Amino acid sequence: MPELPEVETIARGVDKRVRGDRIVQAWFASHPQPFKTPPARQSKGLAGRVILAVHRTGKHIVFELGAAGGAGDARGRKALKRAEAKAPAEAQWIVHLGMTGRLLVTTPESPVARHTHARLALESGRELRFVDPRRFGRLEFRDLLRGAAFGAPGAEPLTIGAREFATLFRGRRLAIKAALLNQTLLAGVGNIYADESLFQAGIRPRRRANRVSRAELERLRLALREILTHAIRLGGSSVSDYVDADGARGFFQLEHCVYQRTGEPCRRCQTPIRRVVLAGRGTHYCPECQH
DNA sequence: CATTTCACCTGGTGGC
DNA sequence: TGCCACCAGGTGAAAT
Repeated sequence: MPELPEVETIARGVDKRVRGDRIVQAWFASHPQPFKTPPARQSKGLAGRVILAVHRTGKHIVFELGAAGGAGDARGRKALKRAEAKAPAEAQWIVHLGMTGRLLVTTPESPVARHTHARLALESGRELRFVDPRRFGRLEFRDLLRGAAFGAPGAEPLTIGAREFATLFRGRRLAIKAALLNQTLLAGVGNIYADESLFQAGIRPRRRANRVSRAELERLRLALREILTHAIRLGGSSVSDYVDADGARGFFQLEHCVYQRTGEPCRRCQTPIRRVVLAGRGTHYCPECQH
């Protein structure tokens, strides 16, 4: 399940591969999911555009796109890389991977995987593909000349300050873990990193958000920042079959303290890790270390 | 409005 | 071996 570190890893990998390339043609499947923008409008909007940059916002991957020039544009990819900083984006393609979504950069001849919902033919001769068995992902196209740029509703956990972080939870009576998962408050935290950061901060997932002290919230903010940063460095957590744009697995799953360690000894105190269901999700914590 | 529940999907697992 | 119930969880709509 891609969360912030996995999405960041994928966005960096895709950026490295396709920045400066041009979308020659785009094909989309015909079923309604996973398209936030109708597929016909997406393929029309993407065709001919240069990819200026690819980056992450929350759990979304955002492709910044230039004007739809013809194939006759003589500028090479290197020149476009240099021009990127100056050229304002005129459109965006926004990819949310949901639970099982993958972005692949392949050759056109490479066999098309089952559940491939989008194929973008690039001028370099390669192909960018979106594969998502469960179709929980979302693909959206935005024309910035006619509408607003994409912005994640929630704050970025890597850069949010202490005061703003504390404000997010003020007056909220829901469980602190449910609040962490709410993307309109914080953008990018999912089930794995919610459980791991609550463990590191020593806070029980079921505690009501407004009953968590200021000092504990600050521990939580720092734990989140540290864990997310560390996970990005390790290429994310590979649970089930997650891989990055290179097909490489991440390594942070080896450092999980509680997530999917039900019954196993706590790394800090040896007490068996407990599992409960909270907000409809498997939730893991140490009854000894978290209060 | 705040909060909770559930539907959306498919693949993998475990029981029989 | 085959069949089926069940689980996984990000998101957004519907219900409370």
